[in-house]
Amino acid sequence: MKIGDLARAAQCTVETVRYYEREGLLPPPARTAGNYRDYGQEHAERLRFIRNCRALDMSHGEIRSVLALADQPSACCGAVNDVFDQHIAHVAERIRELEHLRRSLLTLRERCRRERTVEDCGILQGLAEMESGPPGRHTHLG
Amino acid sequence: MKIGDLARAAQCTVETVRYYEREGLLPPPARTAGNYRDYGQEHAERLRFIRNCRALDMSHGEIRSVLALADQPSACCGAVNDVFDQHIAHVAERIRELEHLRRSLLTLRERCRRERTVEDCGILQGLAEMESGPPGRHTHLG
DNA sequence: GTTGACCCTATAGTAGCTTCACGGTGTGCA
DNA sequence: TGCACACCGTGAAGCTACTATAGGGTCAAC
Repeated sequence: MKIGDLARAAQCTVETVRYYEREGLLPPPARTAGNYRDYGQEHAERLRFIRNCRALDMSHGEIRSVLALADQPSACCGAVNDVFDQHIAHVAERIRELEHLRRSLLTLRERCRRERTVEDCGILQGLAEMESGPPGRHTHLG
Repeated sequence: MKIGDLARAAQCTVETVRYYEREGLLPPPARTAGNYRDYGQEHAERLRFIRNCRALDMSHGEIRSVLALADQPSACCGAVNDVFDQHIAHVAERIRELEHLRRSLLTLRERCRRERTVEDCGILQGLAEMESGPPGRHTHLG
């Protein structure tokens, strides 16, 4: 299977596949005589697994942890559960942050219901007056 | 006012201030004989404005639009309202995405309530079986 | 004159890709 | 045989909004 076939199967781009190889998420495949990457079914499954993790917004670090564990069939899966619980907590926290943000934005938006001049715009006045403390840094979810 | 004073006033770092200057968000100030940046009150106000926008997770592009408009006092503020409405829509959409994500994660988490072996872990099985379509790309909100 | 706090520029790193430049490979058709 | 064209290869740069590091200069106090 060539890289284009693999990418199509996993609904991602060829560049992403090569990137995952560089990152060590996907093992380097055999090469053909013409130096083309030659993938098998196991690569397709692993890539699919990775893309599913990414669809859940897991970071490469989280995915690496999960993959490392998945490679030891008889190990205990507690660490997988831990990664998941932490990731769920990340998502929940980011939702809370964004809901707070949305309320702030709507409050500010209310200050200029119809068009006026820039001078009189309640939104711009609000942006000038606000007192936002030090930056609240958030998770890899943005 | 030296850069350190300005940064302290706006609760950000000196590096961030220099970065905003490079990005064209903050105009280059006068320089002292020793080549130190020399800021006035107008810089403090503009930086505060920028930091308030960032606290609302607006992108540099959005901030640039708003600043450009704020610099024309007698113009009509409709475009500011538009930037805000779009930004509020971004936030709302990201909240929806994350809530969907959280439900998926919780469903998957249910598949492995207690520790088992990796082979039998319902989460890992789920990650292998899922069918996530093409990547849903999201806003600058991450 | 020397310490220490502060400032300067330039460069690289972060996450997860995407895009680009430039060139090689393989297949189908005239 | 020659050519077009789709696909593959590498390496480097670009994206966002910073952060960090290296290597050096300025200034006030002691």
